[in-house]
Amino acid sequence: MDLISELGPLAFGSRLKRLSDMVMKGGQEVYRHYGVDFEPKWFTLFYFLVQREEAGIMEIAENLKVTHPAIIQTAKELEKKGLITSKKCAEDARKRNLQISKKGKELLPTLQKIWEEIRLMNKEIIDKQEHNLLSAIKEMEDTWLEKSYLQRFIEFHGTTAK
Amino acid sequence: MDLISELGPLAFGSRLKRLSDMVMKGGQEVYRHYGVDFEPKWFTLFYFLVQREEAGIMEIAENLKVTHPAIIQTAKELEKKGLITSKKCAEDARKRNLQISKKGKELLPTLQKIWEEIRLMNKEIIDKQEHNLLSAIKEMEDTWLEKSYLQRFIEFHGTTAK
DNA sequence: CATTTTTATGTAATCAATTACGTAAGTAGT
DNA sequence: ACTACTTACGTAATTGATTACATAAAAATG
Repeated sequence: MDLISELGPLAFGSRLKRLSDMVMKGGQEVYRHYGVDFEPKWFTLFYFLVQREEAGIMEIAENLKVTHPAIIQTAKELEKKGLITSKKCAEDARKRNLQISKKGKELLPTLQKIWEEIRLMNKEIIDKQEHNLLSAIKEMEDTWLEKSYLQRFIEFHGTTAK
Repeated sequence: MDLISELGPLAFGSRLKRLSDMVMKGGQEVYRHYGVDFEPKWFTLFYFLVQREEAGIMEIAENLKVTHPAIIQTAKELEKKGLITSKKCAEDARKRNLQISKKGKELLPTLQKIWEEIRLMNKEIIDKQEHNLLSAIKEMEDTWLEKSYLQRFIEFHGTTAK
């Protein structure tokens, strides 16, 4: 048990980040292993567009639970790679809709094969864990969203015993 | 169940990051609530120095499981705030040892009171969860560190059925 | 003791997200 | 139709970490 583990929730920020980086790097290696020019960080956006055919920036951001500048940045990379395209929305001139490009659709079967393999392996890893990380994250997120930390804190410790 | 949750491990990177940001922000609010000039991101380093009295950059980095530039950066902030000091190590001229300053020691009792309250509340939150996030993280880290993802991937899927 | 290797630190550039801010287009109330 | 508000998007700056690289000191090797 290292220091951070002992401290528990006081300090898991960097731990979470580090773990996420490791996961990303693992994914990156797999794409490279198959000689496919694709990045793990593109996955959620690309996959979302595969399902949804066409969607605006804000809608995507909300669904993927990131901010809209994050989507814009990732979309820029994917457009540069020619994997997605974008066009002004006809009905609402404020909106710019993203969609998978022809090239993106051509790459899709290859990606899907890789994703399925990754999915299978990750499932195996997750199922072996005694504690399910995904469920734990979901639960913690819900707890946090439900009520602000400070609010909870004040209630928990009664009136501020300054 | 949103998209990312369905995708499971393929995409929890940004989720983890976001959660960690929420936790940090919560901590920040608590310090502010008590009118204390202290940041959650300083905690691990500061706390480590409280326990260890004096330590070099690398030693701290290894214990806190972050890279040494991260320690240097945080140490710079803490030195600027006057909460820690540093001095060249007499025995080993390569090393620069960090330690809590007088001002840091004066602030300590206040911080400890706050930490204890945070710890209690976090324990309550964690204990209420069905899935223990900390244990899950630990377990996942161990799995990842044990063997590289690509290595595991290749073994899992047999010889590359390119 | 000279040479090579390793260790400790520091700096710069990068990364992937964020927040803050600005603009343009739609929507509602009057 | 005018004004105020809200929504969608874009850009810039910031954050908190990383990797890559450089230097100096210590340790190991011959």
